[in-house]
Amino acid sequence: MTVDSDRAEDLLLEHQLCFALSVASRSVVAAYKPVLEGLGLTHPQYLVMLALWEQSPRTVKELGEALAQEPATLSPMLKRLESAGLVTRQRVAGNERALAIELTDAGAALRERALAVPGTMLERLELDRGMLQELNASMRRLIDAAQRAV
Amino acid sequence: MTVDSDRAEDLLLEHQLCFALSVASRSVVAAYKPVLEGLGLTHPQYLVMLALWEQSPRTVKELGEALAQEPATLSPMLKRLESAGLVTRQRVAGNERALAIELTDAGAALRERALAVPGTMLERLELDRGMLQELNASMRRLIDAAQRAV
DNA sequence: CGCTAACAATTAGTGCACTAACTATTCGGA
DNA sequence: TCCGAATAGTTAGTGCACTAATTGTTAGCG
Repeated sequence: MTVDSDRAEDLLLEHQLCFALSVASRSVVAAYKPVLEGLGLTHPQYLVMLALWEQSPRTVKELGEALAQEPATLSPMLKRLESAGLVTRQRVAGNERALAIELTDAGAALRERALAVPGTMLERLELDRGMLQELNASMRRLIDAAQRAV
Repeated sequence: MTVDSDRAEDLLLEHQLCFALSVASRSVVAAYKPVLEGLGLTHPQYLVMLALWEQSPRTVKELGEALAQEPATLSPMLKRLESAGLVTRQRVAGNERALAIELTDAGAALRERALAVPGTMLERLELDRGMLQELNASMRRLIDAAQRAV
């Protein structure tokens, strides 16, 4: 087999990691959707709430670093979460540039209902905790390499 | 350790497969971006072209099945590819409902330049073919489970 | 034959994600 | 002290992705 035919094989859609990865991401997010609808959250909003349940308040910049998201992406999302009554948005005293995003009581309370989500999803995705950790580790290695590549 | 504290740990952002998967997908797509810019393609457009390089013409429905995408997502994308001169959009003779998407000469020719992409990306992502196949297999299992879940 | 259901694609509307440009604030050195 | 660079968020613009509603076509059945 020649090098050229190897490279031709490489172009098959089914051989593309980027394709499998994109479809997996979309499919997993779609599988979360019915579960998160019960909480009134989209998947990206759920991730923001997870970050805030770990630490609140946090600035937009800090959230962006935790979530690997641009401030420009978070800005409108946080306004929607504010409209939903889950967070407040207030300038940081002593640094009027920064915006502190803080859980409201309702936002903090939502965590109780979210506690069931990971278990439900593990079951729906037919994963045990071991497979979860393995996949997570693979993804982190890939993220590191991909971010070095940019 | 109680069950409750287990469930609390489960809510940590860093333990979420869905988070790692989303970030990995976005990061890998971002790593493709500078490479695909040379071809004048976005990443989703690149996937459409891969599908068409394997078989052309194909209907919108067939492309949707191959790419796991909704026709409503493909419709505007295909118009952009038509504007770029890479594909044609013509109703299927004998079935005026279906739209045949076919590579133009320029679209077919672009494949030659795309042949280098997979190798370049493997290198940039620091992967060998073995790791690629393993990750691909993991993603496919996950996709199957996630799509069953919906 | 004609009517209805199914089918294929498009449109409308919402939300994410990214880049680039812009505003407001703060910091730091001449 | 003041002025320019750096910082933090927002806005504008493009493209994806999804759901629901719509348009036009085909098929099948009574």
